[in-house]
Amino acid sequence: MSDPLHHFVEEFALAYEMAGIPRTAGRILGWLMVCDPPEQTASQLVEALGASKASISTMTRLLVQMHLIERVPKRGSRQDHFRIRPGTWSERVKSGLAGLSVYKTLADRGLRLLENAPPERGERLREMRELYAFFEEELQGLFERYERRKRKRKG
Amino acid sequence: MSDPLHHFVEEFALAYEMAGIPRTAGRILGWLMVCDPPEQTASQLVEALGASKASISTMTRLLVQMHLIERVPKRGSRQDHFRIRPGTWSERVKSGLAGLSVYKTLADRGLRLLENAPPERGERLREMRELYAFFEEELQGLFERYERRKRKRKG
DNA sequence: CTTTTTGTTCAGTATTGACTAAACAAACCA
DNA sequence: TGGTTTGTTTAGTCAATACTGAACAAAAAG
Repeated sequence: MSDPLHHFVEEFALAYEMAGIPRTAGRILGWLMVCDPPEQTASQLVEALGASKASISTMTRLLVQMHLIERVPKRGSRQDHFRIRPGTWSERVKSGLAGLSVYKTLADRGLRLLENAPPERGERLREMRELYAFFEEELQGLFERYERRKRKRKG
Repeated sequence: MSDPLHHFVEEFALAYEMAGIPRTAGRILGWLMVCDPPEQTASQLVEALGASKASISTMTRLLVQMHLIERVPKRGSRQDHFRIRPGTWSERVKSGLAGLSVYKTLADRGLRLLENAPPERGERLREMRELYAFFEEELQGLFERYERRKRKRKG
């Protein structure tokens, strides 16, 4: 496919593959970002992306579970329709950043193990903990600011 | 190994495996965060983690390339010594967040393809673009604030 | 120069996971 | 009821990769 749109979809998929999302799932995402109309049936995806029915079925389910896309009911048609979930990217960034707290917890757990060791031994973990704590807190505020700005633009 | 420290190392490795870092590499990281002394030879790592020489060699090289650990020269010993690279976690978060700009670029590229299409078709990409642009800008400031705070505490 | 220590590279294994085709199931239409 | 359309599940393939043991290379110590 030398179609520039499909080339874009491929780039899109590649970018999200680095984030641990399977190639085909990434292609679905990319396609749903630019297709017309924005809701697509499973067979349309099969056609547009040249993947197997099975793969589309599996990957759409995965993407729905990840809250990246959603099934949208369509009266008059018994086929499944999919579209990008509104606000998806915002939530994705949000939960991605929220995932930083895992590392804070991790550092905490390590520090508890070193309670009885000489303090300088915990230095490495303390620095790590401090970093993630800072961002956990600040990113909260950053998001609120973003949401507010967005609401202002729309309303 | 029921040693709580090794259990911690295992958790550490597991957490970083989710981020795409091989298990053994994650174990090295975890161990170097809590070990005493903080610099360890390759053979000490082999001993502590129960991995093969080959694996340790490969994974330390990987971690050095990723700037997560560093080789530290040790006079009087011809063995390699490794330690957590000071400021590693800060840089890791930083470059992780900087990676968000990839997605902004991606959205831009898609929008250019839709220049001649009806404007509403670019809506999905515009929202994505706006989001990542916002964070790219704001996170810059956030980091500066963190660095400043850190310097203040130390100095 | 030989031996020992240390680290890297290579070959082979095992595991994981993305993908497809084909069998299956379920819902609609004749 | 039988046939068609649509989606899921299963079985098996293919590729990638993390890991090990063994061969290899390099450097120091004897």
